[in-house]
Amino acid sequence: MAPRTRESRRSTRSRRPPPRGPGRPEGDSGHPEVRAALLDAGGRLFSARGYQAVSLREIARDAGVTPAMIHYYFGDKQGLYDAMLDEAFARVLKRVRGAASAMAGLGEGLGDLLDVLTGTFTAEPWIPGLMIREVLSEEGRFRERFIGQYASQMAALLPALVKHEIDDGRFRDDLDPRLAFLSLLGMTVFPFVARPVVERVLGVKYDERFRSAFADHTRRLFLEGVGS
Amino acid sequence: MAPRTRESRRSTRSRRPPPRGPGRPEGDSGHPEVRAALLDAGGRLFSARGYQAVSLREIARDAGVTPAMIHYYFGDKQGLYDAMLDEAFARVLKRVRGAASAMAGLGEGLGDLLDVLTGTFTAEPWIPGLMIREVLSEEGRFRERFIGQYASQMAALLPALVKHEIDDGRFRDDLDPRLAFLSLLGMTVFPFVARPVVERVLGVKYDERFRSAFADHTRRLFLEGVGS
DNA sequence: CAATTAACTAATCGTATGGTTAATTTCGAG
DNA sequence: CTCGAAATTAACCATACGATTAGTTAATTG
Repeated sequence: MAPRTRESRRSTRSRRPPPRGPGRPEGDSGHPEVRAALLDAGGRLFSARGYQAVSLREIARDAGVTPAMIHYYFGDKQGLYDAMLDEAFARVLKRVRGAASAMAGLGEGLGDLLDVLTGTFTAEPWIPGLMIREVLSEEGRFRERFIGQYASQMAALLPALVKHEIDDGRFRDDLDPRLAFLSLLGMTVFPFVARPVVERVLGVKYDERFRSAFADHTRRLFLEGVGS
Repeated sequence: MAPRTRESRRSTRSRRPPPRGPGRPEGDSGHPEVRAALLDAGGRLFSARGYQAVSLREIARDAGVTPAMIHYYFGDKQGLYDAMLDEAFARVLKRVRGAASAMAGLGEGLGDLLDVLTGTFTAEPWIPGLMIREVLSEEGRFRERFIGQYASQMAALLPALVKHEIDDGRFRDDLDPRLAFLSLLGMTVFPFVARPVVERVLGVKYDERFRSAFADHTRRLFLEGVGS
């Protein structure tokens, strides 16, 4: 993206080489573009290499601006990071919540939920890694916030759904709802986290055909595994 | 060589009454202990926070020595990191290979394999995170080496075992062996990666009772999920 | 028991990092 | 037209990092 058509054609006077000088740039719609470019660059770099491994200079260079712009728009590195995470999680949650709330029983709605999850992970492949790195890992910067904001509800809701199925006799009654929930999450998320290796070692391409087959496979494996 | 004459308890950290001066310390048992302490500290810190986020000073302080010792024993940061990874992977593989080679069929030997895996992850909780971070993730420093050294064999062996069970009619014949392998790996590893969050959100304690119950749960879930 | 080597600390060096400020240019409202 | 606010760069600062060296003490060796 970001084909700065407007900016690349400098007006007739004193054509400047690419290295710009100080001052507000020409063009009336410059404002939100730099901010967005920083968020995008930050998202890609942070998720690929981790918070500390990426320098402000690198992000700025990638976004085509000066490190001082990060200070201008986000205060500091952590501010950029937080803003980036907020944006990313909001995108994911928007998709997931729809399928989750429309799910009456786990047996019925599981297929839809898996379609949404695998679809999200296929469309934005860097998200699973970001989650693992920043939420689950020991020092994840987003951990506390994630637990307080989302995980608590999710962890209360899904095992309860499993328990409901058990009580109704559709799942085995010796099943531990929390373990079942963990297993489902693991078998769903892990293959996307392991994607870079799996693609090379198993020769699997993560296209739409795979996604669909995988979602179906996971649904069946889980439902038959827990069935009474 | 036997670098750990005395079972490597991580007590190296707690012994430091006097701020020592320069010079070789007394007692003949000093040699391999510092090296081991550095490897241990590096393992814990690197796996919790990532390569770049941990400073040599921090590792040295944790191990109770001076940063120069890292240079002395390992040359540089990358040298310590490589040595630590080698040691960690060797430990895991040593345990896993035994159970894997003694496994005739997947139905029979799966219980043992799961016991070994979950046992390893319980005994050294930082290993799963390290694997995820350094092997699976995009920037993983260990990725290429891991693929060439272990993953290729593993990825050829285990799906073949699944296929064998299918051919013998013990597993469903519409099962994709590679997907089954991925699912099994995911449901086994993920709960240990997510441990910090799971402990808080689900209130699960990762003790021996949990480990045993989880291994059993996983075995059943998988075997019934793939059963014909 | 001297000479050498092993194991260690203290001090330091150059560099890159996160963060800040002052200057500079343009926009937009009055 | 003017002037304040917005948006940007260049230059800078203090700090922490990885790495190295010089020096110190204990153990080993011949």
